[in-house]
Amino acid sequence: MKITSRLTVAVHTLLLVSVFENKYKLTSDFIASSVNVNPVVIRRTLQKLKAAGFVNIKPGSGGAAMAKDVDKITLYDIYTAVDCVEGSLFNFHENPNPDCPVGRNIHSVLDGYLHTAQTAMEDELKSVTLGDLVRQLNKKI
Amino acid sequence: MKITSRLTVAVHTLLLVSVFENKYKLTSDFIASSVNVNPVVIRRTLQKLKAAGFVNIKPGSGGAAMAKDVDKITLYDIYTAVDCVEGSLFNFHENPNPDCPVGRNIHSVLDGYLHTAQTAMEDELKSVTLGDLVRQLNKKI
DNA sequence: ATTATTGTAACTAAAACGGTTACAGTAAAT
DNA sequence: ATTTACTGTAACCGTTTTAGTTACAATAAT
Repeated sequence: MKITSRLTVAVHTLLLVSVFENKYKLTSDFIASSVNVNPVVIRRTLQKLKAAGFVNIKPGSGGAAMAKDVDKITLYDIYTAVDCVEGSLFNFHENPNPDCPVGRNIHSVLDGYLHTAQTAMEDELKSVTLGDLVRQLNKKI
Repeated sequence: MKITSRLTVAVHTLLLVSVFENKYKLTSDFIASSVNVNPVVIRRTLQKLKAAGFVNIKPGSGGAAMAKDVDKITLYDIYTAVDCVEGSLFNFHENPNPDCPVGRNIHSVLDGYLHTAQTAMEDELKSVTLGDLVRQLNKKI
């Protein structure tokens, strides 16, 4: 089981826009051919990134541009923008039997730890900005 | 998107076995009625927990028993035993276009951070043992 | 033998994803 | 004003994964 590829697609998209927005017109077709997915997938991703205020998109004439400072966008912000995980990462869902001492108490015993684990992961994502990635990428280009 | 409920089902199962193994016969039906899932789901879970060396199961006569010290089983061990995540949590899968400077380099720029985030989550799971949960649960019972 | 239970295969239904087609709406260029 | 290129979005598909379920042979205790 894996988290949807929307996160990596979104990061890839934002990197393209950040690095190339003054050089090429960043249409969904252009981006799609770098990411190697269907252009509609990119348009869907761009809609989410636009809703989050990260990019502007020109309908009609075409092309995406950054709408927010790359140093003010973290991986966590992107992860949230594209709905990688809704609410909790782990599935607490079960309806344990309240007539059983374990069933009745498992949530209060377990959920906190799972939440802490998720938060640890998300905090790492918060510690990296798109700007960090852009600078590393520019060194390699 | 959420991680499979197998982890919470497995923890629930192990807690039942730890707490009640000298009190009740822990059949798949008994466990299933506490967790509130189908008994076959429990049998499948128990098979994985047995393969990991956490429990013994009596075929025929029935019942599960702990096979390993609860203080030597972490949440991460259980998470691994029931195959919550195969390999990487995030989907790097894409085949980015090697002819594009971004496509060619995104893996080297991004993968490390995602791996670090996953590790942070897993390290939290490693810091909690089944024994911790058992003791907390016993206080509440 | 009878009974209860495990171990496992097989099938089903539901959910999520990415892929794809299609097309109306929009803006720029000519 | 028409053409062109592109966005925005709906609709549908195929795949994969999951949990639910039925069924039944194998096993062990009574």
